[in-house]
Amino acid sequence: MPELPEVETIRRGLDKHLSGKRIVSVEGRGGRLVRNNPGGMVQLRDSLTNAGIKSVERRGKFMWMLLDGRAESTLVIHLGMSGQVRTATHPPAQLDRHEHVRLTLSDGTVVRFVDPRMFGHLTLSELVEDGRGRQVPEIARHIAPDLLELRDGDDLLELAQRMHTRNRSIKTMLLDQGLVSGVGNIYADEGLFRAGIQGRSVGVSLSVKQLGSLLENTREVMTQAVAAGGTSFDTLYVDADGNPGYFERELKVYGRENEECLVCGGPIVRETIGGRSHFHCTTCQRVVVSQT
DNA sequence: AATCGACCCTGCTCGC
DNA sequence: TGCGAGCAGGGTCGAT
Repeated sequence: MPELPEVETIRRGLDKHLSGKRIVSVEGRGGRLVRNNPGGMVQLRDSLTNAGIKSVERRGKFMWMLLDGRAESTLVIHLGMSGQVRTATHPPAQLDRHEHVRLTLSDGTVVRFVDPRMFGHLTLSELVEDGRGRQVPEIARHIAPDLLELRDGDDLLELAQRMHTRNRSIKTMLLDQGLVSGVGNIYADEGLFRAGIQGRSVGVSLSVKQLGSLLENTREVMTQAVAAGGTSFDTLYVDADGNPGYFERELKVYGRENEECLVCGGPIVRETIGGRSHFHCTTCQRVVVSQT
Protein backbone atom coordinates (compact mmCIF):
# COMPACT_ATOMS: atom_id res chain seq x y z
CA MET A 1 0.00 0.00 0.00
CA PRO A 2 2.07 2.82 1.24
CA GLU A 3 4.76 4.71 -0.58
CA LEU A 4 6.95 7.49 0.75
CA PRO A 5 4.17 10.09 1.20
CA GLU A 6 1.96 7.67 3.13
CA VAL A 7 4.83 6.45 5.30
CA GLU A 8 5.93 10.03 5.95
CA THR A 9 2.40 11.01 6.97
CA ILE A 10 2.27 8.10 9.40
CA ARG A 11 5.76 8.90 10.67
CA ARG A 12 4.79 12.47 11.51
CA GLY A 13 1.79 11.31 13.49
CA LEU A 14 3.83 8.72 15.35
CA ASP A 15 6.69 11.08 16.06
CA LYS A 16 4.23 13.55 17.54
CA HIS A 17 2.39 10.98 19.67
CA LEU A 18 5.30 8.75 20.74
CA SER A 19 8.45 10.82 21.19
CA GLY A 20 9.55 11.08 24.79
CA LYS A 21 7.20 8.30 25.90
CA ARG A 22 8.15 4.95 27.35
CA ILE A 23 6.84 1.54 26.32
CA VAL A 24 5.28 -0.18 29.33
CA SER A 25 3.84 -3.31 27.73
CA VAL A 26 3.88 -5.33 24.53
CA GLU A 27 0.99 -7.61 23.53
CA GLY A 28 -0.13 -9.65 20.57
CA ARG A 29 0.87 -12.83 18.81
CA GLY A 30 3.22 -11.16 16.38
CA GLY A 31 2.97 -13.89 13.80
CA ARG A 32 4.63 -13.32 10.47
CA LEU A 33 4.98 -9.63 11.27
CA VAL A 34 7.92 -10.35 13.61
CA ARG A 35 9.50 -13.08 11.47
CA ASN A 36 12.84 -11.26 11.11
CA ASN A 37 13.54 -11.35 14.84
CA PRO A 38 15.31 -14.62 15.76
CA GLY A 39 13.61 -14.63 19.16
CA GLY A 40 10.17 -13.74 17.83
CA MET A 41 7.64 -12.09 20.15
CA VAL A 42 9.61 -13.05 23.25
CA GLN A 43 12.59 -11.07 22.04
CA LEU A 44 10.38 -8.19 20.97
CA ARG A 45 8.72 -8.06 24.37
CA ASP A 46 12.02 -8.28 26.24
CA SER A 47 13.66 -5.62 24.10
CA LEU A 48 10.82 -3.14 24.02
CA THR A 49 9.40 -3.28 27.52
CA ASN A 50 10.57 -0.18 29.42
CA ALA A 51 12.35 1.21 26.36
CA GLY A 52 12.04 4.94 25.77
CA ILE A 53 11.12 6.25 22.33
CA LYS A 54 13.35 9.15 21.32
CA SER A 55 11.88 9.84 17.89
CA VAL A 56 10.48 8.21 14.77
CA GLU A 57 12.64 8.41 11.63
CA ARG A 58 12.24 7.41 8.01
CA ARG A 59 14.12 6.66 4.81
CA GLY A 60 12.10 5.67 1.75
CA LYS A 61 9.37 3.31 2.89
CA PHE A 62 11.27 2.16 5.98
CA MET A 63 10.57 3.90 9.26
CA TRP A 64 11.98 3.25 12.70
CA MET A 65 11.65 4.22 16.34
CA LEU A 66 14.91 5.32 17.95
CA LEU A 67 15.04 3.59 21.31
CA ASP A 68 16.80 4.62 24.51
CA GLY A 69 19.46 2.37 26.00
CA ARG A 70 18.79 -0.85 24.11
CA ALA A 71 21.17 -3.33 22.50
CA GLU A 72 19.06 -3.14 19.38
CA SER A 73 18.67 0.59 19.15
CA THR A 74 15.77 0.74 16.71
CA LEU A 75 12.42 -0.87 16.04
CA VAL A 76 12.06 -0.88 12.26
CA ILE A 77 8.53 -0.69 10.86
CA HIS A 78 7.89 -1.65 7.25
CA LEU A 79 4.25 -1.58 6.16
CA GLY A 80 4.56 -3.77 3.06
CA MET A 81 1.39 -3.65 0.97
CA SER A 82 -1.28 -3.42 3.62
CA GLY A 83 0.27 -2.39 6.93
CA GLN A 84 -1.18 0.24 9.24
CA VAL A 85 0.04 1.76 12.49
CA ARG A 86 -2.71 3.36 14.52
CA THR A 87 -2.60 5.19 17.81
CA ALA A 88 -5.51 5.10 20.22
CA THR A 89 -6.30 6.10 23.76
CA HIS A 90 -9.24 3.74 24.30
CA PRO A 91 -8.83 0.78 21.94
CA PRO A 92 -11.08 -2.27 22.08
CA ALA A 93 -9.83 -4.74 24.68
CA GLN A 94 -9.74 -7.50 22.08
CA LEU A 95 -7.19 -7.24 19.29
CA ASP A 96 -8.70 -6.91 15.81
CA ARG A 97 -8.46 -9.84 13.42
CA HIS A 98 -5.42 -8.40 11.68
CA GLU A 99 -3.90 -6.62 14.64
CA HIS A 100 -0.68 -8.50 15.35
CA VAL A 101 1.17 -6.38 17.88
CA ARG A 102 0.10 -3.72 20.35
CA LEU A 103 2.30 -1.42 22.43
CA THR A 104 1.08 0.47 25.48
CA LEU A 105 2.96 3.63 26.42
CA SER A 106 3.61 5.36 29.72
CA ASP A 107 0.83 7.92 29.15
CA GLY A 108 -1.75 5.30 28.20
CA THR A 109 -1.40 5.74 24.44
CA VAL A 110 -1.76 2.45 22.58
CA VAL A 111 0.04 1.76 19.30
CA ARG A 112 -1.58 -0.91 17.12
CA PHE A 113 0.15 -2.71 14.25
CA VAL A 114 -2.39 -3.98 11.73
CA ASP A 115 -1.59 -5.87 8.53
CA PRO A 116 -4.01 -8.18 6.66
CA ARG A 117 -1.54 -9.43 4.06
CA MET A 118 1.44 -9.63 6.41
CA PHE A 119 3.97 -8.45 3.87
CA GLY A 120 5.08 -5.86 6.41
CA HIS A 121 7.39 -6.50 9.33
CA LEU A 122 8.49 -5.22 12.73
CA THR A 123 12.19 -5.79 13.26
CA LEU A 124 14.69 -4.88 15.97
CA SER A 125 17.87 -3.60 14.37
CA GLU A 126 21.06 -1.81 15.35
CA LEU A 127 22.08 1.54 13.99
CA VAL A 128 24.93 1.64 11.48
CA GLU A 129 26.54 4.29 9.34
CA ASP A 130 25.13 4.33 5.81
CA GLY A 131 28.33 5.52 4.13
CA ARG A 132 26.95 9.02 3.58
CA GLY A 133 27.03 10.23 7.16
CA ARG A 134 23.61 9.10 8.30
CA GLN A 135 22.82 6.55 11.00
CA VAL A 136 20.28 4.02 9.74
CA PRO A 137 19.10 0.60 10.95
CA GLU A 138 21.30 -2.21 9.69
CA ILE A 139 18.39 -3.85 7.86
CA ALA A 140 17.74 -0.63 5.93
CA ARG A 141 21.36 -0.03 4.96
CA HIS A 142 20.88 -1.55 1.50
CA ILE A 143 18.42 1.08 0.32
CA ALA A 144 19.51 4.34 -1.28
CA PRO A 145 18.54 7.76 0.08
CA ASP A 146 15.05 8.82 -0.94
CA LEU A 147 14.06 11.71 -3.19
CA LEU A 148 13.26 14.00 -0.28
CA GLU A 149 16.76 13.51 1.14
CA LEU A 150 18.56 14.26 -2.12
CA ARG A 151 19.78 17.80 -2.64
CA ASP A 152 18.79 19.71 -5.75
CA GLY A 153 22.17 20.22 -7.36
CA ASP A 154 24.80 17.52 -7.01
CA ASP A 155 22.70 14.68 -5.62
CA LEU A 156 19.99 14.76 -8.27
CA LEU A 157 22.52 15.26 -11.05
CA GLU A 158 24.63 12.36 -9.86
CA LEU A 159 21.58 10.08 -9.77
CA ALA A 160 20.43 11.21 -13.23
CA GLN A 161 23.92 10.51 -14.58
CA ARG A 162 23.91 7.06 -13.04
CA MET A 163 20.50 6.26 -14.58
CA HIS A 164 21.79 7.53 -17.92
CA THR A 165 24.42 4.76 -17.97
CA ARG A 166 21.88 1.96 -17.57
CA ASN A 167 20.26 0.00 -20.38
CA ARG A 168 17.13 -0.57 -18.34
CA SER A 169 13.59 0.76 -18.38
CA ILE A 170 13.21 4.01 -16.52
CA LYS A 171 10.17 2.81 -14.60
CA THR A 172 12.04 -0.23 -13.29
CA MET A 173 14.84 2.06 -12.14
CA LEU A 174 12.45 4.44 -10.37
CA LEU A 175 11.12 1.45 -8.44
CA ASP A 176 14.60 0.12 -7.61
CA GLN A 177 15.05 1.00 -3.95
CA GLY A 178 18.80 0.47 -4.22
CA LEU A 179 19.02 3.32 -6.73
CA VAL A 180 16.61 5.73 -5.11
CA SER A 181 14.16 4.78 -2.39
CA GLY A 182 10.59 5.70 -1.54
CA VAL A 183 9.11 5.66 -5.04
CA GLY A 184 6.39 3.05 -5.56
CA ASN A 185 4.04 2.24 -8.39
CA ILE A 186 1.66 5.19 -7.97
CA TYR A 187 4.19 7.99 -7.76
CA ALA A 188 6.45 6.45 -10.41
CA ASP A 189 3.57 6.66 -12.90
CA GLU A 190 2.59 10.14 -11.77
CA GLY A 191 6.16 11.42 -12.02
CA LEU A 192 6.56 9.89 -15.47
CA PHE A 193 3.33 11.53 -16.64
CA ARG A 194 4.39 14.94 -15.40
CA ALA A 195 7.79 14.53 -17.06
CA GLY A 196 6.16 13.42 -20.35
CA ILE A 197 8.03 10.11 -20.51
CA GLN A 198 6.67 6.58 -20.90
CA GLY A 199 7.97 4.06 -18.40
CA ARG A 200 9.55 1.68 -20.88
CA SER A 201 11.91 4.38 -22.07
CA VAL A 202 15.47 3.26 -21.41
CA GLY A 203 18.02 5.07 -19.27
CA VAL A 204 20.76 5.37 -21.88
CA SER A 205 18.27 6.76 -24.40
CA LEU A 206 17.17 9.62 -22.18
CA SER A 207 19.32 12.69 -21.67
CA VAL A 208 20.67 13.51 -18.23
CA LYS A 209 18.49 16.61 -18.40
CA GLN A 210 15.35 14.54 -19.07
CA LEU A 211 16.25 12.19 -16.23
CA GLY A 212 16.84 15.13 -13.91
CA SER A 213 13.45 16.54 -14.87
CA LEU A 214 11.84 13.18 -14.17
CA LEU A 215 13.41 13.04 -10.72
CA GLU A 216 12.32 16.59 -9.94
CA ASN A 217 8.78 15.91 -11.13
CA THR A 218 8.56 12.71 -9.12
CA ARG A 219 9.82 14.47 -6.02
CA GLU A 220 7.36 17.30 -6.57
CA VAL A 221 4.41 14.88 -6.79
CA MET A 222 5.49 13.18 -3.59
CA THR A 223 5.94 16.50 -1.81
CA GLN A 224 2.42 17.51 -2.80
CA ALA A 225 1.11 14.13 -1.71
CA VAL A 226 2.70 14.54 1.73
CA ALA A 227 0.93 17.89 2.02
CA ALA A 228 -2.36 16.14 1.19
CA GLY A 229 -1.74 13.40 3.76
CA GLY A 230 -1.06 10.69 1.16
CA THR A 231 -3.22 8.71 -1.25
CA SER A 232 -6.14 6.54 -0.07
CA PHE A 233 -7.84 4.31 -2.62
CA ASP A 234 -9.69 2.46 0.08
CA THR A 235 -9.64 1.86 3.80
CA LEU A 236 -6.24 0.19 3.61
CA TYR A 237 -4.41 3.48 4.05
CA VAL A 238 -5.05 5.79 6.97
CA ASP A 239 -2.60 7.85 9.00
CA ALA A 240 -1.67 7.25 12.65
CA ASP A 241 -4.88 8.97 13.76
CA GLY A 242 -7.07 6.96 11.39
CA ASN A 243 -7.59 9.72 8.80
CA PRO A 244 -7.44 8.99 5.05
CA GLY A 245 -5.24 10.96 2.64
CA TYR A 246 -6.65 13.25 -0.03
CA PHE A 247 -4.15 12.93 -2.86
CA GLU A 248 -6.19 10.46 -4.90
CA ARG A 249 -8.09 13.37 -6.47
CA GLU A 250 -4.77 14.74 -7.76
CA LEU A 251 -3.72 11.56 -9.55
CA LYS A 252 -3.48 12.11 -13.30
CA VAL A 253 -2.90 8.57 -14.58
CA TYR A 254 -2.63 5.94 -11.86
CA GLY A 255 -5.69 3.66 -11.79
CA ARG A 256 -7.36 5.55 -14.66
CA GLU A 257 -7.19 2.91 -17.42
CA ASN A 258 -9.54 3.78 -20.34
CA GLU A 259 -10.43 7.11 -18.81
CA GLU A 260 -9.64 10.38 -20.57
CA CYS A 261 -6.25 11.99 -20.21
CA LEU A 262 -6.82 15.20 -18.28
CA VAL A 263 -4.49 17.07 -20.63
CA CYS A 264 -5.23 15.80 -24.16
CA GLY A 265 -8.46 13.80 -23.74
CA GLY A 266 -6.96 10.61 -25.17
CA PRO A 267 -7.35 7.28 -23.37
CA ILE A 268 -5.13 6.33 -20.47
CA VAL A 269 -3.45 3.05 -21.30
CA ARG A 270 -2.23 0.31 -19.00
CA GLU A 271 0.71 -1.91 -19.87
CA THR A 272 2.89 -4.19 -17.80
CA ILE A 273 6.51 -3.33 -17.05
CA GLY A 274 8.53 -5.55 -14.77
CA GLY A 275 5.36 -7.29 -13.64
CA ARG A 276 3.74 -4.04 -12.51
CA SER A 277 0.99 -1.98 -14.14
CA HIS A 278 2.14 1.16 -15.88
CA PHE A 279 -0.61 3.73 -16.50
CA HIS A 280 0.24 6.38 -19.05
CA CYS A 281 -0.95 8.58 -21.91
CA THR A 282 0.58 7.65 -25.25
CA THR A 283 0.11 11.20 -26.55
CA CYS A 284 1.45 13.22 -23.64
CA GLN A 285 4.24 10.78 -22.81
CA ARG A 286 7.02 9.86 -25.23
CA VAL A 287 8.80 6.55 -25.48
CA VAL A 288 12.54 6.85 -25.89
CA VAL A 289 14.20 3.50 -26.44
CA SER A 290 17.01 4.28 -28.84
CA GLN A 291 19.99 6.58 -28.75
CA THR A 292 19.15 10.14 -29.71
C1' DA B 1 26.85 -7.98 -12.34
C1' DA B 2 22.39 -7.37 -13.64
C1' DT B 3 17.78 -8.79 -14.35
C1' DC B 4 13.72 -11.61 -14.36
C1' DG B 5 10.22 -14.48 -12.35
C1' DA B 6 8.42 -16.76 -8.40
C1' DC B 7 6.96 -16.24 -4.04
C1' DC B 8 5.19 -14.41 0.26
C1' DC B 9 -0.41 -13.42 1.94
C1' DT B 10 -5.42 -11.84 2.23
C1' DG B 11 -9.21 -9.63 0.33
C1' DC B 12 -11.68 -7.40 -3.15
C1' DT B 13 -13.86 -7.08 -7.81
C1' DC B 14 -15.21 -8.86 -11.99
C1' DG B 15 -17.15 -12.08 -15.31
C1' DC B 16 -19.42 -16.28 -16.11
C1' DT C 1 -26.08 -16.10 -5.59
C1' DG C 2 -21.80 -18.66 -6.12
C1' DC C 3 -17.30 -19.42 -7.58
C1' DG C 4 -12.86 -19.13 -9.71
C1' DA C 5 -9.61 -15.85 -11.90
C1' DG C 6 -7.19 -11.91 -11.66
C1' DC C 7 -5.49 -8.11 -9.42
C1' DA C 8 -3.43 -5.08 -5.59
C1' DG C 9 0.08 0.64 -3.38
C1' DG C 10 5.91 -4.08 -1.22
C1' DG C 11 10.27 -6.62 -0.93
C1' DT C 12 13.35 -10.68 -1.19
C1' DC C 13 15.35 -14.62 -3.12
C1' DG C 14 17.27 -17.85 -6.39
C1' DA C 15 18.07 -18.93 -11.13
C1' DT C 16 19.81 -17.27 -15.35
